[in-house]
Amino acid sequence: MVKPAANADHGDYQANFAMPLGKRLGRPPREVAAEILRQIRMEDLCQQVEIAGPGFINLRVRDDRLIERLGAAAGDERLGIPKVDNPRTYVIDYSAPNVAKPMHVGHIRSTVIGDALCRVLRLLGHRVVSDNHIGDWGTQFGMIIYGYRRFLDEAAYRDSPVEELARLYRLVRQLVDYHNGKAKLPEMQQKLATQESALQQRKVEAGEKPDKKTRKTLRKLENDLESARKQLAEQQAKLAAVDDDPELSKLVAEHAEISSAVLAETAKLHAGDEENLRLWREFLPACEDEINRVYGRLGVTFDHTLGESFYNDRLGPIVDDLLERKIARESDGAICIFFPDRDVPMLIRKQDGAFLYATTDLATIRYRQETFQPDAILYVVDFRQGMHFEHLFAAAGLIGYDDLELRHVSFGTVMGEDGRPFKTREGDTVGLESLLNEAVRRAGQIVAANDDAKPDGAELSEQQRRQVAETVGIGALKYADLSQNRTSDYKFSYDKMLATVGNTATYMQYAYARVRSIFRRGNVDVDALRTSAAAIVLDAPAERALAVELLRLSEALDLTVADYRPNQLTAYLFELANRYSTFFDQCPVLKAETDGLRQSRLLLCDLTARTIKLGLELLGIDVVEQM
RNA sequence: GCCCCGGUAGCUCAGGGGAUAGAGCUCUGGUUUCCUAAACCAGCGGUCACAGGUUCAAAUCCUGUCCGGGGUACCA
Repeated sequence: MVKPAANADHGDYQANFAMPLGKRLGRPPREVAAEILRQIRMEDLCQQVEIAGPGFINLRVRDDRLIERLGAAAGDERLGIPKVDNPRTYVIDYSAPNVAKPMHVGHIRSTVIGDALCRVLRLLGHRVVSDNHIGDWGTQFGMIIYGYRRFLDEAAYRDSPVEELARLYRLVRQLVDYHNGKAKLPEMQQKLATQESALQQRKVEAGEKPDKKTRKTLRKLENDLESARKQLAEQQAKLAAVDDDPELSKLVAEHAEISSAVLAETAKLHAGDEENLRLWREFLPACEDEINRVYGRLGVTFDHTLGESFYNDRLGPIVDDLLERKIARESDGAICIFFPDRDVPMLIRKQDGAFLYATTDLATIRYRQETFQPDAILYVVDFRQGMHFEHLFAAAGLIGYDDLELRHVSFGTVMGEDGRPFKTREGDTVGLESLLNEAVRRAGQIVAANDDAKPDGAELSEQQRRQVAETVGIGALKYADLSQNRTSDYKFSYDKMLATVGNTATYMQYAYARVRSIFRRGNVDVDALRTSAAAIVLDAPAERALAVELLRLSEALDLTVADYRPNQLTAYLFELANRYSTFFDQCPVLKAETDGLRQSRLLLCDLTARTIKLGLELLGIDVVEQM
């Protein structure tokens, strides 16, 4: 109804509803606007109210009300952010890595976005249950078990179990991929040949002058053919790489049946085989240590980590229950849930009796419903799983979870700077930790360069520099992700995320450090300042602009939560930091003309610092006192 | 084939019925005896893919077309 003015000339806020209202009432919009203003009497809140153009209502907030609100925020831990009237219970499902594999770039978005949403919802007064639905029960453990039995380096395992297990996983994975790839090769070649002849035939049929529709079909066939060729070439290159490696090719030959053997190990585990279960229990803590180390560094925590294995016992019963209630039925030997308005069913038990992730997800909804009684469950998962969630939510509807908001908070793919999915030059996925290390390394260079260039000489010790670099590097990585609309794909670029200018964590952290620097230099007692009830003065345009923005934090948080988009919060923080920079440039603080003005400006500085700190904290990003 | 998402400045992206479409980067110019110049200020840069439609008003909603990405029952 009322939103920030698009243009500063129009005041602080504007309301546009007089125009559609006028249309509906059949009265001139300007007249309606005047009537609205007569009725709601804005004089208490606004110093200037005007009707502009066809019927825009432009509002300028009274300075005394701004000052009053700033004073209240200064004395409040929460900076004046109200709690919601009707708190809800949210279960937020995010991160969810496969624990046997190292975390990679694909886990950043889910982890970082989910964590930020938890923090914001909590601050607003909601009850939030964060749950890391890890993959701890899948084929990857069959691979590790297989590798453990045949390729274990005992000394390495004693020394560093996590690394050794990761090595085993990668090795077995490589062998499995080789055999599967080799097996698929004839099929791929066959398909390619079919496509080629189909294209030729269509070309002949089309004749000299194909119509538009035919041209389109031909182009599509050509594209498909091209990508099939590419896929085949890639596959062949991968196989050749193994063949050319004498050690690997030897292993490949020795383990011809590895694919089925791995599946057998997995099946034994799921069936409760004692030895495999023992190994699984032995491996799991090491795997969890590994991901927890990354979470520790990212500053991400979970209330619960209930992975796939937790739901193992609940899968059979839920399928039986759905069969009994006629929600699911058998089809081609599999158990499916069919939907009236969709042609594709959701499978919940395979022909061979194994369960699928749809099964686990249904069991998970039931468990969460029984345990937490949530009002909403948010799944922070990438957009490619959209159809899975449509199915899952539709199934939940059939089962009867009517008062439960189920929401796929989807996000796009992380791309490399070439615009293709982010990979190393060799085509491997990039480990999350190496990303963190590289971001921190580059941050270290920036921090050192800045510190060296300070007019009065460097201020930071080596240790401080390292800490600052860690905070700046990881903050940059997170912020780059959060500042983009989650639904779009995003290009991963160290240079962009660590830029000292523009909408980055670094810029925000710098703005914060500059404020803190003022307080250090002026020997200001912050606690005394906050309780001093010093009057805030908003005479300079830069002061007033900053003040208005400071009071918009709560608005920004509401926007963030409305569609679960953290970029609403980063946009706010960037605007705030900008206005602060302008203020900092134009309004001397420590050397203000009068003591009263100095106190007033110190309060504005303090509020800015606290707002930036809180805002970044809600995004899971730390600040530093000096940089 | 069908379904979902996208196409906005040279680049990276916001905005998703409301006033003259914004920001950052890049480029050009300016600002420092003064609290962190990692700053600030100003300027250059647009057929919001295309064509229709709805509306007082469309980048935004609807339909169609083109281009790109993703998905499409026994992986997750």
